[in-house]
Amino acid sequence: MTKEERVELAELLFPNIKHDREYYEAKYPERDLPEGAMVTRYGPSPTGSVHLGNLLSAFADMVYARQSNGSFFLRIEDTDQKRMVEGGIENITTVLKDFDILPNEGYSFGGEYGPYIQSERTEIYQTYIKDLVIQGYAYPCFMKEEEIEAIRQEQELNKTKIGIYGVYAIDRDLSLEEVREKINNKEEYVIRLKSPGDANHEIEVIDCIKGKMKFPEHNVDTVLLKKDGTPTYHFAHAIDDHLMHTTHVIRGDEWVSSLPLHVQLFQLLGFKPVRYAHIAPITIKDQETGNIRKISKRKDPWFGVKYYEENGIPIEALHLYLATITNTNFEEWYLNNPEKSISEFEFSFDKQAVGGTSFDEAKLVNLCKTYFSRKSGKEVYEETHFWATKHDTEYAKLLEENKEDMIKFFSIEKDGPRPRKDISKYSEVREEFSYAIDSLFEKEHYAKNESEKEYDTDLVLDYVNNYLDLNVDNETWFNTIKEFAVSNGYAASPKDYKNEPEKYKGHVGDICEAIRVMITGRLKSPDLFSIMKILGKDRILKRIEFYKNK
RNA sequence: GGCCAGUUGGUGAAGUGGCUUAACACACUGCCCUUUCACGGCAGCAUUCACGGGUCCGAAUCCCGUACUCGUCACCA
Repeated sequence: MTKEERVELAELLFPNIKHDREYYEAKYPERDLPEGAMVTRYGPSPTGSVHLGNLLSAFADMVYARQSNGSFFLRIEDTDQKRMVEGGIENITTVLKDFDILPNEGYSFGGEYGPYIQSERTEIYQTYIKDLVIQGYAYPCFMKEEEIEAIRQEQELNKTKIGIYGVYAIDRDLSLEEVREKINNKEEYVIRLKSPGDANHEIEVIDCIKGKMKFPEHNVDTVLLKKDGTPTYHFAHAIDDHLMHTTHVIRGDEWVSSLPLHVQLFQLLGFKPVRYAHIAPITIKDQETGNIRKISKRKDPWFGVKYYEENGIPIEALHLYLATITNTNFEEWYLNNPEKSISEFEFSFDKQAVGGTSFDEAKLVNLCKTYFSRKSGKEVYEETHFWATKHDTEYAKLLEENKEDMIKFFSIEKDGPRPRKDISKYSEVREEFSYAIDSLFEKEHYAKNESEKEYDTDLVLDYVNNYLDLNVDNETWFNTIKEFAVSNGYAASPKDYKNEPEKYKGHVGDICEAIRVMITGRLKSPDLFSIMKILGKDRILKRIEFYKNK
């Protein structure tokens, strides 16, 4: 086809496209950003719920843009109307907000480079593809599904490369007249790339994370515009990231195999190439098979984003975990800089794992425990209450009714440099502090007394009634209980008892254990005297009576 | 099957030719501290980096082959 014929063909194909490329190039000028600023984007398709992997890539987009004073935008990739899910778009924005991974630009966040939703950009895509047709790099293809399937089977049989290319691209050289006739006959068509590539040539792509990679040149006539006039991912990626001036495309590494196509597309369209950073997927070692596999929503509950919300995993702790898998040196840095925030760490693609990143639940839990241990009693109260208002309204109410006490309980052993680490989720607080609220203690916890042993209630009653003074300091208290222990035939310290076990009935720790079990229903608890102080004598006695009569 | 990448203790991993008789963290075990648990401290936990060859004075690190695993080969993203 001559250039004139191609212009005619383009007009036949896209009679309604009035603008040309220059119009859009002018409309979306180069961004005015400082040297080295990264422009990143998160491009989810609203086809289902968000998962950990999505969060990870959005997190990376955010930190790289933020630390370089660039821009991080949200673009909704909804070109596949068939797979659209009701409420999918809204879900994406709420999740980003809930998890505090906020774009500073994009769909529902504003910005100068919109629309940030692909279904509203059809005219733009068609403008560029019209130009490609004129240049001879794209053509209409009328092949039927069955024809393509037959070719694929033949290729499989012959063990040749699969796809529409070379001799298989039968509509490549249709004449203008043939196209006109097919269109008049209402035959449906797609627009394919007329790939100029040669698979015997090698191209080199440098990925920010994976480094230098070599591929055979792309030579397949990939579909660019679908039958319904919407673009495929590949074409939309090229147009959008060019027009929105993305500098770094950070995405899952399921995309590396289409890199040769994307590189070729940018070349053919005359766009300045973008940099790519392909993130390894989050994987897990399957317990049954022992194989590494991609995490799945069905088998791995923590893969779905709901899990974090429902179980009450603090957002900040999750950010910490995302940061540790984003950069391998983050964990150690944070350990050495516990008072610093994530935004002070400098992320770098060099420190990003090339292979699959395995999910380590124990590590997440530990991060959460550390997070809670650093929060004050008041903060623990407020955050837990906030979580409970959404997921456990009964408990939320109880917290409110016992606010003063609860803050005191949450504050036990928080002053020193070695805070306790016994909570990892908001959902655990109710059970962990079940002894703190009378009604809960009586109803839920007392029934499942942890200890098998029977304790001497008379001894404990004698102690509480005649010796316990709640107005002294911890050291004085401990001295009196030691005295009490000795006068009742118990050793004053476990050491004494260890040395001469035959001399004693037990040691002071045994008495503490008896008290602990009676007033908290469990064998372990934070500092016993602190708990007793908050409860007060009346409640202590009431609980001992409970224990006695159970 | 083609193409691409990966494979280091129980787990997550550091490591880019000599500083590695393999960091750090989590888990586990023992001891210490201690009224319990936790916290904290100390110690132990891969003589070896999937396997086989090669290059080199020297290899977890470079090259080749094998095995296994991930991803991809759609008018899905």
